[in-house]
Parts: sequence; C-alpha cells; structure tokens
Amino acid sequence: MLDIKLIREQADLVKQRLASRGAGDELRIDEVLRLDEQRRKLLGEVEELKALRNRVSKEIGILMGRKETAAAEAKKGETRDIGERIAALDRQVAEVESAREAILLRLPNLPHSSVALGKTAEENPVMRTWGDKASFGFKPKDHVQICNQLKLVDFERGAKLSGSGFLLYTGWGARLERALIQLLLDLHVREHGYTEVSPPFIINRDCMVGVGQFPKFEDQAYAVQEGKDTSTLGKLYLLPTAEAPVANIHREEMLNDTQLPIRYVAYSPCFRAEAGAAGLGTRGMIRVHQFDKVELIKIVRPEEGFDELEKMVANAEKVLQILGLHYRVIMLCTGDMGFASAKTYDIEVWAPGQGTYLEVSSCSNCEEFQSRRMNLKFKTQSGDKIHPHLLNGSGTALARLFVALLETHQQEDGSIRIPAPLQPYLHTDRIVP
RNA sequence: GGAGAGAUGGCUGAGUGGUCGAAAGCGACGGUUUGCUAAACCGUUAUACGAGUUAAAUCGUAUCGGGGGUUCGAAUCCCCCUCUCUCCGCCA
Repeated sequence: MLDIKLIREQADLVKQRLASRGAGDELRIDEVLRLDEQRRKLLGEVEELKALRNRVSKEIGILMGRKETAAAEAKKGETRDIGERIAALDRQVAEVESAREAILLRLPNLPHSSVALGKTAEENPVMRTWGDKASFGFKPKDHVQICNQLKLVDFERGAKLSGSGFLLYTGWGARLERALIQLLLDLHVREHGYTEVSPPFIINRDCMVGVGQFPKFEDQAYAVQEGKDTSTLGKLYLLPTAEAPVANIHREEMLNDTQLPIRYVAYSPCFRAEAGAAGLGTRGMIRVHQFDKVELIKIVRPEEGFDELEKMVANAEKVLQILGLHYRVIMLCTGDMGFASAKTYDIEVWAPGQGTYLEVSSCSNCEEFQSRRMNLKFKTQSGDKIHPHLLNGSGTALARLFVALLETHQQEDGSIRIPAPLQPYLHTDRIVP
C-alpha cells in the first residue's frame, strides 16, 4: 500500500511513477485524493460532535453524583439527538473510508528510481550471465521425453488424480525432487545465514492481503472449504508462494532494531490457479498448478533494502552455479514488474531441450509496501517507529530447475549426470535408464 | 464435536455503568544521591487518525481480542465471532 501522506503531498510524483508501469493506475490518484479530502472533512465534523457529547455526558455524570436528577435529565434531552447525527456521519465516514481503502489496496507499488523504464518483457535489461549454453554431440531431448524414458514423472496419471497441470513424480523423479529441496534448504541455512521455517500451506485472507496478492488477484488463488460448512471460518486459501505466510510471520508486530535483519528460508508447495491461462499453454512441467519452491524472505532496515536485494539474488544464483546450470539475471523493467515490488531481478536458467531460458527465481524488494499493509514496524535506534523493507525471492522454484537439470545434464546414453553437490542427497551420481 | 475458564498497556495484574487511556507492581528510559557497582529517591513511559506548527508544543477523536447492540455515557451490561487454556470425545 502506498503512503496516503505521500500521495497527498507529492501527487504528481506518485502519478508519474505509477504511469511508468503503463497500467493506468495513475488515473485513480485524483479519486483517492478526493475521497481522502472528503474523509477528513467528515471526520472533522463528527469528531467535533463527539467531543460535545463527551463533554455533556461527563457533566451528566457529575450531576448524577450530586443527585441533581432533574438537571441531569435536562442535559440528557440536550444530547439525545446528537447521537443520531453522529451515527449518520459515522456511516458516511465508513463509506468514504472503505472506498478510499478499496483503491489504495489496488494501487501497485512505485518502481524504484533505479529500475529501467520499459513497457514489456522485451525491454528487460540483462544484467549478467553465468556459464555457457550446454552443447551436445547428439540431439538433446526435452524434459518430457526424458521423464517418460526414465519414468521420473507420470504426466497422465498426475492428470488422472487432479487434472491437467498436476504432476505425479515417481521413482528417481520423486527422489530427485526431494533431494533438491533438501540441498537448497541446507545451502541457504548453512552458507547464507537464513533461518529455516516451515509454514502452514493453508492460509487466511490477511496473509494474502498483506503481501499484495489480494484483493487484486483473488481469482488466482485456490480457496478451500472445510467439509460442508465454512460459515464461521471465513475463507482459507492454498498458498501461491511461501512468501504469503512467511512474510506475514511478524504482521502487526513492533520489532526491535536489534532483531534486524531477519532472514527466513522456507520450503513449500505453491498452488496457482492460473485463471485465464486455459490449458496452461505449455507442455510438461514448465507451467503447472502445483510446484515446489524454496523461498527466501528478508525483513530489513530501509537503508539496507537494496543491498540486501543484491545479496539475495546472489544467494539464488548460487543454486544454479553449484548445479552447473547456465543462467542469466535480468532486471524487470517498470512495465513488467509485479504488483508489490519496487525493484525485481529475475533469474532465468537455460533449458537446452526447450531452447529457451526459464524463469526460476524472482527476487524483489517491496520496500515498505507490504509492511504498511500488514502493519509491521520496527523501532529504530533513535526511537522512530517505521516500516521495514520486505524482500522476497525464490531460491529457487523447483519444477523448472528440475527441467533445466535434466535437459542440461542428459547424456547420450539416456542417463542423467548428477552434479557433485547433489550426489550426497540423492545417493547416486547418475540416473540411468 | 461437547463442557468449562479466559483474552486489559512492553510484561504481570486490578478494575461490574460516570472526571478510566485505565490502579498497582515489574521492566525500560531520564535525573538526584554515591569512591565504583548495587540500592534508594524523583520523574517519564501506548498506538492510530485528524487539527495545528517551519518543526515542536498543544488540542480533538478512536482504541481494554474482533464486530454489532443498549445508554446522555460502556473495559464494565446484551448478542455474534475469533483465539488461548483445561477436561471429555474423535483422530494422524
């Protein structure tokens, strides 16, 4: 959520930076300002009436104490109708306030000044690449062929269980997936200093609003119901990313400066309805409704936010480096950035069988956009209470990593060479037909 | 799922209709005293929104788990919900 004070005081700046996203959000600013002004005007009126009521009530109390009942009754008559006027004004305030809130919750974050201007993904600058595209002395297969031949994933039966876009990992495939999760968690915990957490996979609405997933992208989530009746529960949702629960761990809290920076790493499955992407548009494991991911979350002082973002990207890159996978890091331009982010780097891994780069990580600094939504603050050394920066990054998504790994390390004989760091987890150096 | 108990400021905990934003204690912070430390003593110690100011000061409103109601007035009475604890049932 954007700071309403910033919108009030620097409306032109806010409009200009929203406009750089190219989604037309700047057109809502004047409406916000109008509602905000209306709200303050109504607040002034109703608070004045409440002050009057409080004053008279207090006098009545004193009169009652002195047993001057008649005088007290007279005063009651005086204030009786004030209550109705207050109630009416309160309703108006609530209306205006929720209209204002509805827009504010749907306005995306302002892109950071260091972000490249652009409209589409074509304009995302490449920051760096690592390694080289794998070359083969034979015709490389794509991951679907490999999975079928080595019986790593049973696509048909996955669809039988849950529908298209759900995967059934089998045999070495299931073991490989588990080994990767373990490797990634250990890497970030032991070498990068993150604290491992394991969140619930079913989360409430507040988590979704807190990270900016809701209300704008409500149709992307799977809502769950308990049995027949959810009337008293409110809706719960399958997490689209571990970011949603983990970033919310300290929601509504006042942290101490000494607690920062906080770094969490979590494994979770991720559930994406992908509404509007009928049939998902891709075959195999590239785009599915459920995939595993190891997620990185940081809560940091604002002045450290962008340094910590660079470190987070480096942490995610390390995953690909130790697995010997060629990748590139791109910066998302203003037009391609996600809703909550002020600055985002994507890491794209090379998948030889696809002949394309696949996004396996997206690392963002959301600045205080999310911490304001979730009322998360910390007390600085000088005693100020301010919102910390919240960062999230994939470290990394698994399904596509799985694809790149198979396609990169496939051998002419149909086997898969397992990179050394993964071998202790999988207890083999090769997956053979 | 059933029965009961509870939710108050950073923490413990008092408060069953009227100067209660809230006693007391602890903690924290500032000060005095002190050879040093400790102790003692004095003081300060919530958040949000709005008005105000260059900035403060200051003023107003709201907040005692959340929402609604009764009343001139609610931490206190009524209703609904959530969560925590204890016991029973069920269960991995």
